Amino acid sequence: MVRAGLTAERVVGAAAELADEVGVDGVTVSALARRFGVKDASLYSHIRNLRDLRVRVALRANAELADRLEPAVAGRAGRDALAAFADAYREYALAHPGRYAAAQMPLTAEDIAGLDADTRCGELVYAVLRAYGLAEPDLTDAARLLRGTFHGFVTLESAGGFQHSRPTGASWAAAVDALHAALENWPRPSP
Amino acid sequence: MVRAGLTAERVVGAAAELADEVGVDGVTVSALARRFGVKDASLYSHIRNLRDLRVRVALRANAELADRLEPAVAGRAGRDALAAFADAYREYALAHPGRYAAAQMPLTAEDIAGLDADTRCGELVYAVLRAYGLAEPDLTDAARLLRGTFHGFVTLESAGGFQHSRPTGASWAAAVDALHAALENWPRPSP
DNA sequence: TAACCTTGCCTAGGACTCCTAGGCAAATAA
DNA sequence: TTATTTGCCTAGGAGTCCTAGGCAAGGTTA
Repeated sequence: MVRAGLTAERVVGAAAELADEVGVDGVTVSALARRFGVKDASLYSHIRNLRDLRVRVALRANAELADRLEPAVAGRAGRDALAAFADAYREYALAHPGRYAAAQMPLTAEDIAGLDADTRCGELVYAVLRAYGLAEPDLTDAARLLRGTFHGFVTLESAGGFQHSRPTGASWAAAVDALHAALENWPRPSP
Repeated sequence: MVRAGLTAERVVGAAAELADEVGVDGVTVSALARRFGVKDASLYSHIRNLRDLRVRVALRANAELADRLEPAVAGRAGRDALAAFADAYREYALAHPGRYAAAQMPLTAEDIAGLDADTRCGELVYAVLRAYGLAEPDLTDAARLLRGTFHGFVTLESAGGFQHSRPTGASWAAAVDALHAALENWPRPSP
């Protein structure tokens, strides 16, 4: 019998593609096996179970996102850094909706185990905020504002939640401008 | 044989409670049947299928949310209205995570069919913005900013995405203040 | 080259879930 | 009381997750 040449890497890669096509919930052991022309049971040599498969997709997505955010922020500051970060973030989320959704999955300490993609994204937000001269606890509040706004906007946009005829890209640019304004006029400015 | 006294209303109500306890994905026909002490098949007299059940939970959640937002906004304007809307929104999302998640589900025109809860929430956002004196297209951009920020923040918070020791409630208040500042210093102010 | 071992993929099968078809009996209306 | 509706049932098919155990393709060593 001819082998399909499965590998943990290839399996997770196909799962990520599948997620972008049919959503995270559509990432199923059976569907993935069908895609490889293989029986369900064959995949269990490469993954522990369905959750494990999805966790690996989430970790890969987090790493991919961090890999796109890093160069966007590098060498920029203030509004430039904010806009570059925002656009890279949105582009990834819209281009890879399934992976992005997977990346939002709650992970345990076991799941992460040594990998740092999760914290990398978080640190990049703080890097973007550096030029605005905020101190704690405003820094944390501002970071949460940015994460919330970016995540919420792209989630609603991706799900088709914005019905108005206005192009969403224009609203995104306006949101970034508004966040910049909010950061510059931060309610309780640090000394 | 003693009947359980099922009704479409009761079934959807139990599904909503179940969603808050175990998440939307945990809302399953079997789980719901177990909760009523009834066989799976018995539920199909009251719902069409699993998707129909979840859609009904989503519609109910939307209506409940609108019912909480309306009195919060009534009789207030500007920052007061913004803060009241925001707090009511967050309280509902945190108190009813499963229903709130269900409410984000993409619905077809069939699903909505005459109900207006979906548009009610949207209109309330515009009501909140009224006092800021924005005109189109800034109005749409601002509405999308608010929706995105509120949704993103509570989603991340609810999923445990905010790890820092800083209380999330304080960050929420800061975010609302920052949005207020952004709306008052809107980048391209309307005439 | 021949024997060995690893491992990729298989078959078989159990448990759970969604859903349909058709039936009996409890609740309600005539 | 009889007739009708309807709430809940049993039976069963299909899809999915996952385990146990087996065979043979590939690479490794004698």
